[in-house]
Amino acid sequence: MSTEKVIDNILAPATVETPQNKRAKPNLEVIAKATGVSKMTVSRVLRGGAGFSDETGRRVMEAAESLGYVPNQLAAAFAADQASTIVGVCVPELTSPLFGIVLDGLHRTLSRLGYQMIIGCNNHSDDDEESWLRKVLSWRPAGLVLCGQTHTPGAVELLRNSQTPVVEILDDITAPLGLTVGFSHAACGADMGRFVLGRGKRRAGYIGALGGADAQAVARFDGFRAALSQDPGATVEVEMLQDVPCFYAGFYGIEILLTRHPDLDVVYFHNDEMAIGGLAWCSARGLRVPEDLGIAGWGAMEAASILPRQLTTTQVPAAAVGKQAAEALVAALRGERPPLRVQLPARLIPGETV
Amino acid sequence: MSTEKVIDNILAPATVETPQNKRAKPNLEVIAKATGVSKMTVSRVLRGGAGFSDETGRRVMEAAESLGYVPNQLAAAFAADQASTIVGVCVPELTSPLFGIVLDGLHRTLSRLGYQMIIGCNNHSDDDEESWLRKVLSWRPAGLVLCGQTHTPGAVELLRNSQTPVVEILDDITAPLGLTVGFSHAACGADMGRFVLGRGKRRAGYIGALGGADAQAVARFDGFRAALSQDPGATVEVEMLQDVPCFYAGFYGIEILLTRHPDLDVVYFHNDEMAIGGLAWCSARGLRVPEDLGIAGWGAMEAASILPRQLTTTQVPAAAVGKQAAEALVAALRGERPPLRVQLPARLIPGETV
DNA sequence: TTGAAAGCGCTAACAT
DNA sequence: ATGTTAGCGCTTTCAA
Repeated sequence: MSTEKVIDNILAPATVETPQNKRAKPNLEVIAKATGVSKMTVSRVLRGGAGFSDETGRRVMEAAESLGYVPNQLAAAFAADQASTIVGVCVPELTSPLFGIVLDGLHRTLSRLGYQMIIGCNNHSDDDEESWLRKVLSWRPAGLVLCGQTHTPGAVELLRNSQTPVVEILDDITAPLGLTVGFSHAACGADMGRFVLGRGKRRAGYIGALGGADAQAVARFDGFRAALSQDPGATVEVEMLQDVPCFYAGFYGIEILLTRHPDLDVVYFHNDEMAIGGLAWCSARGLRVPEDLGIAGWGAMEAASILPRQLTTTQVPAAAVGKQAAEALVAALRGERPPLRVQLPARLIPGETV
Repeated sequence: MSTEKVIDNILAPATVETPQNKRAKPNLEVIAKATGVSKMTVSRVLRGGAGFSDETGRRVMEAAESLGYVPNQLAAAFAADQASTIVGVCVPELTSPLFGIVLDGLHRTLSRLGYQMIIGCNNHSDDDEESWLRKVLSWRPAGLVLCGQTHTPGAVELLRNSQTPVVEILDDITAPLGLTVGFSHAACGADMGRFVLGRGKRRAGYIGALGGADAQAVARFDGFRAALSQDPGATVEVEMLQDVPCFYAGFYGIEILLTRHPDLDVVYFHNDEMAIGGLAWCSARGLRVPEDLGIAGWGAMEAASILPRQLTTTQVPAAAVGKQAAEALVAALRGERPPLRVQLPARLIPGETV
């Protein structure tokens, strides 16, 4: 293909009506004429239903193939006035490995079952979720997957009016809009709180990110603090960073926190990335982990398990959440009755850093 | 909202026609009747065009708002027979941080400009890409973003027939289908090859993953090997793993390779995850890095820069690729003439491990 | 500034 | 097993 042709391909308005163009986008009628049957029969054949002879089926398929027919889902979904095969998925972050794993789990299952995924990212903002919702609902999706449990009133109303099935994932949803598949962040935090107490640590710190806008992370912290408050002598100091929860945030966050509170004996981090940053800082400063300072993360990044010193963290069932959310949604779409609420276990990994 | 109501919401077929249902999905006609104008005027107002009085505009907007109108893009895109505002994006992996960053870059720009993203994942398989393409083209997307430069003949034909603008990203595309935004993997490998030679390493190893199905990774290896072959005394031993390119693959891959070739003095890995796995193995075995063995990665994960010993690697412009690909695509859709080919720099990070 | 008519490509419902 | 009719909600085109 020459470069000129390529340029034309790119920039040619799709509305130009040339004869080749016509030939390039055959529709049911073209196939029908070519085969000598009606549009309806062609439709039946192409959708793989019944109601036609083998001979007809064969000839229609051949014609469709040779004409390079590509079905128009816009027209199909519109005409059927039924939900399309689009599933909308909105995650709070696209760059976090955790959500990548969830998306992968969703995608594997949904694509296998014939659905396409429209994705959105709301950067932990409920308002952004609502505007994304407004856009995606105009495509009349078959279903939706949302992260977390907080939504704007406007979003809830949109959802209710649209009657679109929803799965809320990755949290312990208390007031579900529909189906839920997740786990309890409060329990993750509480488990870690009890664990550090069990290790004899009572002067705890917590380093969060996103300025506390991540509701799930806040729930972990609340669980952690609640667990520590069971011990009258335990304290928790907090540092909430206005930053993304990355390695570097952990690295400088721990410096800030320890400058303010030099006597801490354990620090619980927003996630593993930040905890690993904290570990790196300790290593740079010659602090012994866990003797001088304990370090705990959350999320069980693969890296965390293979570092020289295995990180104390919580392993979350991200892939399973994606898979089961997709399965539950599709079951609902098919009129089956999936479990309304699936809670998966998050497992504390003792590791060697607390 | 009671639980029973929720269940009904989920499982009620969307086709049930109750009066409330009607009220719940108002269309242009309903708004027109409520406002005392024609559908056409409503359409003009809602699309924010011109051709109506301020008074009419105000009343239509109010009615749409109060009725909870959600436009039907299926009908709009179909009727206009113009490309929709959907952009299809296919990546080889969803769980890799690299592609998460690219998706984020694409998403930020595309959503800001009014487009929605349908994503797909082909697991490095051109055949999977083709079947995804078949699905997504049936939604008549405005444009497509594909990774890499190899496609099946069927995919190329689909693309050509559909006339859909395409951006190929993350590679140095030699026979572009349309626009390209990327960088040269061969150059990444060659730069690293020259760098290790410069450090006096001449007995090199390479550890790849996916059984060599990742064309970009293969290009890096080829570039690396070609650079080393400039030195008559240099050798390269290879281990291609049938596994995903993760920390653990690096950890056991280096053991396999060094068992076969104990005298290597540097190992270049498929990516940073694997290189960090290799570093962990060296640390576990007491090998000094880089004195006993050099370790080099690719991709510049954030983790790599903050490890106790900064990894020798290549920093790739993932976010910039996503952003510029989206911008170029949208420019083409608007009839502008974006640069056909954008090559971004990938920068070698010397680090401390070679 | 506004409206009426036609039709996008497909499918549901009802024929035969 | 196959065809006919009607219409999904919107936009384009043309008219007023």
